[in-house]
Amino acid sequence: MIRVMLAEDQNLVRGALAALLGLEEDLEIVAEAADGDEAVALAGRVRPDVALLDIEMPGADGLTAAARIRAAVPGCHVMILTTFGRPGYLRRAMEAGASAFLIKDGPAEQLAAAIRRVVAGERVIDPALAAAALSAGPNPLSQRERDVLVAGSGGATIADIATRLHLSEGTVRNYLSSAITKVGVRNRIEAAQTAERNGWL
Amino acid sequence: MIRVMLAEDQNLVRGALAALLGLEEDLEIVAEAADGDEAVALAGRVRPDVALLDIEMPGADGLTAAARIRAAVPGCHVMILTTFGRPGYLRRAMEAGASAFLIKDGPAEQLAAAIRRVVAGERVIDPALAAAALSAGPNPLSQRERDVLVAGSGGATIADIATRLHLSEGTVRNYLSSAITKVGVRNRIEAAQTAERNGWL
DNA sequence: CGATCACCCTGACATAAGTCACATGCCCGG
DNA sequence: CCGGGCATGTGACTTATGTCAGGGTGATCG
Repeated sequence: MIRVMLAEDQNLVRGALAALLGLEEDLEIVAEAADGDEAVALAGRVRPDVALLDIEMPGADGLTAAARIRAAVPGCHVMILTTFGRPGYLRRAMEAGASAFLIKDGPAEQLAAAIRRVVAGERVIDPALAAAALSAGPNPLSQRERDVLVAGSGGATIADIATRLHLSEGTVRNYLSSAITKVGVRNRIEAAQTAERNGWL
Repeated sequence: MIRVMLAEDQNLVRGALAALLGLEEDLEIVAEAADGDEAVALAGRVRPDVALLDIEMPGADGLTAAARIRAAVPGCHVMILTTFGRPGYLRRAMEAGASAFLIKDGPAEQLAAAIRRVVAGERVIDPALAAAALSAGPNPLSQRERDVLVAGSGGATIADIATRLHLSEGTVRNYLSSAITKVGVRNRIEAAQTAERNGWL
């Protein structure tokens, strides 16, 4: 019997996934979490064979939770299940020690199969996604460039960003400018969006 | 036996929902669609008792599909199932003749119950959401104001928007300015985001 | 019929955003 | 221990945005 933990913030989707996996004879849902912190805590207590983590969750996101669970529960295989097949996400998932990276667009029939393969020691990654991650190259942005992009993504003005980050306005402008240049777009809005899309933030 | 059609673009979620509903004795999944257009076509052929539609789908979105299905299959109850409980979405769903508006955050156990209530002729809406939709008031933006906001949401410059909409740059600036004023924010980025959040686009 | 409103445009203006050149200091790898 | 990259800053500059004050049209409605 494979003992599975489920972490997904949308109740209905989580329940539906539990129903889907419950149909399999050799799988057992032993815990369900609604956010990253709860997932880490539960994994420590329940020690499941597999932790299936969504990325987009309140609190600690799935990637952070993955790293923590790997550190705290060595025998637990971590699988990432996400809506967005962003190259940067895949990269970070691998760095966090994940055994699988699945997107919610994928075929429902193969989820259980993926879990079994992971338990058998395999790694499960969509080949197309792996290629995209490799061809996209690593994150070109420096820490500070990422900071100003996220701080400004909500429509904040340069002055706002400078205040929030305790920087001078000129510095913020310079970071934004270099980020825009690196990403190869025309303004910070496009920069924030493409960076987001690639999982660079 | 209640005959249910499922429309949801994420394969895995759709399969999981099917598994969840398949556990109920009195429910039967008679069709599954991956986008709005397919949902309309299938509903016309299969004539289900209930159509469970996601909003965020490629092609025709769930709200558009809801209106079309209501027109083409009068006996079919349409239920909206969405990630985002945006007031404008709820309003549009009601105008499209939907019988229920559920968010994916909600409790999984109540989905089947909601379907039964809808078939019995009830309307199922989250009370908190209904209150929010009423207090938020109707969409304050004019058609053109919405147009410029969506055209500019990808980081496009004023000139880009003007070209795409066959308008003069000054006109675009004016629409953006009035949209910003109406929404009560400081720039078009915030305007686009809050409008999006409220389901005004 | 006249008021009102969405729609479209122009021109002028103030401010915000983005670019460039050039500093300083820190730390890390060759 | 020196070069290069990153973090941080300044000042000057160009361009993009947002605001204001107008002036036209056509449709709708009391």
